[in-house]
Amino acid sequence: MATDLQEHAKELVRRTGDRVTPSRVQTLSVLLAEQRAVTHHEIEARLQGNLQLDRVTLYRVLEWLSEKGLVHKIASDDRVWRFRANVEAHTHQHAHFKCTRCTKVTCLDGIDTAHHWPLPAGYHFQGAELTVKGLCAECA
Amino acid sequence: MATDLQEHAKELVRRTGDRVTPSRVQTLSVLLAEQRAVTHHEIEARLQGNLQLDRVTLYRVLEWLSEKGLVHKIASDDRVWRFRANVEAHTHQHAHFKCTRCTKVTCLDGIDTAHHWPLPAGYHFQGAELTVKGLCAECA
DNA sequence: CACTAAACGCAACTTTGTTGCAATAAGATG
DNA sequence: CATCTTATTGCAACAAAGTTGCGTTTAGTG
Repeated sequence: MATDLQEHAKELVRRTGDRVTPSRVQTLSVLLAEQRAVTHHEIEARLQGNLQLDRVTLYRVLEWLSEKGLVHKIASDDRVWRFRANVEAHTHQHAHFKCTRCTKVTCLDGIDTAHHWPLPAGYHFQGAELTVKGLCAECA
Repeated sequence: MATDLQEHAKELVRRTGDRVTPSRVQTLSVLLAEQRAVTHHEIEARLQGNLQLDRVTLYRVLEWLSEKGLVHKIASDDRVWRFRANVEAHTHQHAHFKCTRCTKVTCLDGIDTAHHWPLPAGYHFQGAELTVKGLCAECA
């Protein structure tokens, strides 16, 4: 139920100790409802009707959600940030799949990017961004 | 010698069958001289003195070099494209390392991204972009 | 040397995201 | 529940990266 998600989102926002605002709750709610990484635009579209919030506010809310660890910010090759709600036991250390036809981004939980890649001597590992590209099941 | 590089660049451009213009030769020349992936701005800076070319032209030249396979276009998390000359036996199928301090990007030839990652059923692999992040030898 | 299509340069535009600041409202306090 | 404080929001303006349209220049051909 949509109400369930909103309650869940509200609770998560409350736990941060910061203010519980409609923008934050609704945005997180939208992200929790998705099973994939969505763009700023997609989020905006899904918010229509629930509440009208400024472009800038959405950017700031997403930044805040990211800082608080409630959401995961993903870089892509089209210069567009994508966001995904951090479901429990779903850390940053995983790869993503981007369909070259429908451009949808999903998580590849089977691949662990925390694995220590072979680096040249003297290099220090911090993390990795892996995006596998191809066609998803619907577009193949 | 710089002249050697320019001759090499000229030859590579000629082989494509398209026009051999100063913009193309000089730009490729700059990229051949680098051992790493450089941004549009870095290329512009290195061209100063040799020839003054328009921002747009540089974008178009880079796009062309990329189409012709002479150069490799790399996405990063700062929404800036980076380019690297395709040295022989240096295919697209490898990973990159980005230093989180000096932001320089180098190639990790030890990692082969052509490897077929475990994808969900029905998914079709086309390629992968892997960027490992951390500190390089100089910054560590 | 003349010709023609491919490249180029300029100006204007688009997309994605950021900054400054005044107005608003969440939540604490009395 | 009225008031107060300050975090959050909305608006406007800005910034960086990249693209598009179009008239001008030039590489390569005859």
